[in-house]
Amino acid sequence: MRVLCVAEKPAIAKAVAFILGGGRVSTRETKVGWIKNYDFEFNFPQFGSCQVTMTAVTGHITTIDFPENYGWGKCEHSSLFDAPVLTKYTDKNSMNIAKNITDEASRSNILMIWTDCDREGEYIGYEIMEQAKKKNPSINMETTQRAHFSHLERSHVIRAACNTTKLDQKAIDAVLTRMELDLRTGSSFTRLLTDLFRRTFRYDNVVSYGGCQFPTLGFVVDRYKRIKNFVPEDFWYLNLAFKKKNDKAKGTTPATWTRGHLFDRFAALCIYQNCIEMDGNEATVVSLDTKPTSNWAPLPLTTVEMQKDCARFFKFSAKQTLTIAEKLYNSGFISYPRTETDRFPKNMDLKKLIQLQTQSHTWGQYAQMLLNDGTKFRQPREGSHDDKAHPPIHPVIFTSGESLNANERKLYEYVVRRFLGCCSRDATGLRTSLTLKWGTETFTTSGLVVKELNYLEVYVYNSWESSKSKIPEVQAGDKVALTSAQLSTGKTSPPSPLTEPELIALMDINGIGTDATIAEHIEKIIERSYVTKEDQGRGKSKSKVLIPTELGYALAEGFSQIGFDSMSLTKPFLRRNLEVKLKAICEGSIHREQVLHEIGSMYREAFALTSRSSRLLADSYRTVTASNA
DNA sequence: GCAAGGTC
Repeated sequence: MRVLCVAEKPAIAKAVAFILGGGRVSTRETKVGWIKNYDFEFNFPQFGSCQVTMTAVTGHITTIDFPENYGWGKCEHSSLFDAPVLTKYTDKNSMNIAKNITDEASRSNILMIWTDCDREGEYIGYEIMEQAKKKNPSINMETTQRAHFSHLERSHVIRAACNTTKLDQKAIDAVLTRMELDLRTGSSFTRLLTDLFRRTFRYDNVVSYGGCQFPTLGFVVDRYKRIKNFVPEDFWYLNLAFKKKNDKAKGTTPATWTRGHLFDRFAALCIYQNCIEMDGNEATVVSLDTKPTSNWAPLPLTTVEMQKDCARFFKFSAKQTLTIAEKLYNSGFISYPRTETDRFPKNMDLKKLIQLQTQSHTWGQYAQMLLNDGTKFRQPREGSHDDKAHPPIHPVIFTSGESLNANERKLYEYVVRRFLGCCSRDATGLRTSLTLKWGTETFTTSGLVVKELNYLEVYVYNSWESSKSKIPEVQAGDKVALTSAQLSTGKTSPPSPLTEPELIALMDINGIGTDATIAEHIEKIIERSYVTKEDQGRGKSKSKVLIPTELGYALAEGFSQIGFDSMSLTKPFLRRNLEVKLKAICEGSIHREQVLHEIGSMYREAFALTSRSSRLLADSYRTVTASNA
């Protein structure tokens, strides 16, 4: 028997081939430089001893598009909702990748799919099957084998090879649905908007709509509007500072009002005067509690967390972070950088990975200490996300970094420190909370004493320090002397403009884009001139913030004026709804035709309304540009 | 000249 195995990316093909082949693997070149065919023998319990060829694709081989006669300018925009769609190769390389599969499959008895175990992976498996069956009539949905694996630990991979199933038609249907809806809605609205802005304003660039682009823009505009419409309000609050009675030592301890602040000056004044009359410059200790507290070690690293952290710590853009991480992955230094999983597989050998890091001059000692002192290592906390395709991001081999540039070194070091931090115990401390009563009011203050740094010794990006002001040694019932008791005033301040890590978090929570695409959507709305990145603050607190342009603002405002009922194109609701429906397709509770019909007709209506109300969009742009002129 | 999703 001859078996053809196909993975989603070359690195997986290579790793799986060497595991299954037990090291006895011969390598053949293909027409596409980065893809190799690996030949070896393996004894599958299902098929007996087999000649195996393992190869790979690089993601999707094909994409969908409209036929020639539905090109831009050749048809009514609205006809794209019913136009036929055809499948085509994504590019020249994918044609050769497809040919490699067709050729290899023609000489094989069995096709075995080793793509990632997620929705897109299932669909890529289907694409591979479509190429494989071209010259091998025995290959079809029934005969194609599907291996399930989520990481490259040896026994896990062998188990996957021995326990194959069929491809999951439901997951394939879900992806088909997503692709078709994205194509129809994206193309129709993009052509409508672009033509409108060209006609009306001689605006020469593309004005695109995308189910992910618009909600992303919406988040930026939302924040901008909250700032623009912000009206500061005055507030009043009481604050105290106190010391132990007869305490000769210098220094006092501040305490804050449990009511926070009041917006009514008169009420605050009454309370203040009342307290002075009742208790003067003396307050009573209600309680004093000291409890152990801890500062948790980080969770195993996901793509989104890495992007948020690198924006905060190193001021990298999300795109930049992913690009650098890919480079480190392709050089073999870190594991696959696109993952949603924040829990390590149970049987993964973490100590082996820590061992590799003991060579470092900077964190090597810490790594060694984790291994030597049995009380210091701990199995990492488990987050609640598992994409079933990739483990959390972790260092794979040690490098002292001389082959890396400055940014690559920073990211590698971060991945290592994060990993070592994950495998470390939480930091511990003692939190003392003191409650005071002054007149009718209560005030609190708390202090922290850090006991053990643990993970913080290696995860230097977080800080957790003992409080500067000490809590005096008093007991419940004691009277303390107030060194000041003031009625103070302040103003509420506007929210600050959206930063990239905040935007990433919003997209992540609302299901806009994926670990692999969030950064691209942000780049895209910048490229389209819907938003710009601007510097804010200076020195250490310097950061980049996202501000809508006139165009971006006008689009969001215009669309909200059109007033679709129950849905707005610039809100995340629609995309989230689509995700819910796709999941339902995967679970078999709804059919793909029904989702296409339901969501398709929603968009069709929204399109018709937008088409009729396109004057509102134009007016919105005119208003914004005029008011800023 | 259009989308979003994979990956190099």
